[in-house]
Order: sequence, then structure tokens, then C-alpha cells
Amino acid sequence: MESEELRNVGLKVTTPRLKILSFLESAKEKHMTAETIYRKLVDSGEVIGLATVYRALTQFEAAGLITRHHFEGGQTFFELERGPHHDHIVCIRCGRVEEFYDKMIEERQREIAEKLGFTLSDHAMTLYGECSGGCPAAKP
Amino acid sequence: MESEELRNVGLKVTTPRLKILSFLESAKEKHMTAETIYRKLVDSGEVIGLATVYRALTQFEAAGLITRHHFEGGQTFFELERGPHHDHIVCIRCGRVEEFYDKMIEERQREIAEKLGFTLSDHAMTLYGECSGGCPAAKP
DNA sequence: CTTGCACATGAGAATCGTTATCATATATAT
DNA sequence: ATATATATGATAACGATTCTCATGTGCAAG
Repeated sequence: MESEELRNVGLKVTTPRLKILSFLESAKEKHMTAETIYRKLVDSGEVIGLATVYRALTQFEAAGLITRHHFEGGQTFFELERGPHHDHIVCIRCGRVEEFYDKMIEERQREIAEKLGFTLSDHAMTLYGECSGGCPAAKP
Repeated sequence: MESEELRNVGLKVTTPRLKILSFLESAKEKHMTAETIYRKLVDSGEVIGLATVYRALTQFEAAGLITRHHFEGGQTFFELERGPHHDHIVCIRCGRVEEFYDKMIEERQREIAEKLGFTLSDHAMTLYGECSGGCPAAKP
């Protein structure tokens, strides 16, 4: 239950937070901007404020429920933190986002950080390219 | 000569562009925001507009002279494209940026992209951690 | 060396994404 | 059921970036 999730991370269970969380869990798109999340909620008849969406997303991130990605173009995308860690590859033509995980790279990153005298706490790795085959061309 | 560089990439050689380019080449900091570049130029007595800095940086990037990085916090940093490709590790406490290159990771990325049906054209990889030892604490 | 003209510039307005403010509403402990 | 701390939504404020437009300038042709 989503209420449990919120309680578990120490957040009050409120209607807007539940709306956002269950929307994220049911959405087909796994990576969305705050604006998109807000718009889709409003379009589906919900009454919610943009500020509330931003606030909730920030809290969810702090609680580890979601992750924030800074893809190219300066846009910020949010994604439910489900399952194991992974990185992303995004199509520069159609914007499609695929996920992947590579143990070797993960290990190597840790070694590199250590060699440079850093204690690794996080990383962002995004590949960019063109997806061949069924790339539905450009996003409008 | 910087004039050559501009001419080579098909840009008119203008005073502001020369100022920005030579400033980037002489600066100690290798990674700076547009605002920082503007401020340092103005502080050193130059007459230049912020809009011009943004315009020039965008053109330089399109021409391959510089690279744009989206580090955490939403801030955009620019860096002269000198020498071979490399990635970054930034200290989450003091903001220090170190560079590194790892052949194994580069190769692996290409393999991964291919396996997923993408033609890799670019990638962004930034590690975040705390630099031990002489980390001058927080940035002001 | 002039001159013309396309292109570049600087100042400020406009825009975009995000955060702060504040009066009102609501979740939770009692 | 009630008190109280916290959350909400509307809107203002904000910082970063881009746009507008009147003026200035690189550079190629004469």
C-alpha cells in the first residue's frame, strides 16, 4: 500500500502525496518531469497545485522513494526507485529512455574514485545515441 | 592563435568572442558557469554583456570548442575542449572537480549501447563523492 | 582605403523551471 | 472530538537563460 510507503519514510499520509505516488506507480512512462506529472494529474481531473508536486517530489527524493536525473537540455526527470540500481541510455532523436546495469562499470567507478582519493557516494551515467529500428522519429 | 580557432570553425573573429576564448584558455579553473565567466571578465575591466557570453558559449559548443556539463544542482558548467575525452568526479562538499579517463569503461559503454540497439554518439558520466584529505570544506 | 551590409553586440525585457510566501485546510495525537 | 503542527494551493518571487531591438562592427568588394 502507498500509505505504508509514506509512513515508513516518516511522511504524513496526505491526499496529494498519495495521488502523486500512485500516479508514478501506474504510469507507463517511467521518467517524467515535474511539469509533466502535474499536467497529467490535472488533465485526469485531480485538483492539485504545481508547488505541491515539486514539494512532494523533493521529499520523496530525500526519502529515497524516487531519483532525480539531469539529462541533457537541462531538464530534470524523476523516476520511481524500484528494483536495483541502473543507468540510462536516451535516444537523441525520439527521447526514448532505456535502462541498463553493468557490474563491471560499477566496480570500475569505485576503483577510480578511490584512486583519486574520493569516497564515492553517487554517480550519474547517461549514454546518448540513436536507437535504430523502431525509433518513432522526433518528439514534437 | 585564438583568431585562427574561430576562423577554423567558421565564426567571425570579434572582440567579445576573442575575450571569452582567451579568458577560458588562461583561467585556472577549468570548469565554470556562464555567470562566472561573465563576472570575471567584467571584474577585470572588460565591457561585455551577459547575453553575449551565453551566445558565444552556445556557438563555441556547437563548433566543438567547448563542452557543456550538467552537474548536480542544475548548474551548467562549460569547459574548453582540450586534449582527449575524459569524465569527471566532483566533491559534494567542496565542489572540486577532477578529471579521469578509463578505457575499459569507454569500451563497455559502446558495447552496451550496441547490445541495446543504439548508435552511441555521446555520454555523460559524473561521479560524486567526498574528497578526503585536503578538502577545503564548503564552497562559499 | 572607403563603403555596404550581413551579422554581432549590449541592455533590458521576457520566459522558463523552480522555490518561497501566506492564508487556509487537514492529518494525527490526545 | 479537538488541538496543533504540518501540508496545501494560488500566486509572487527568483535565478538562469533566451529573446528583442536599436546600434555597432568585421570583412569583402570596389
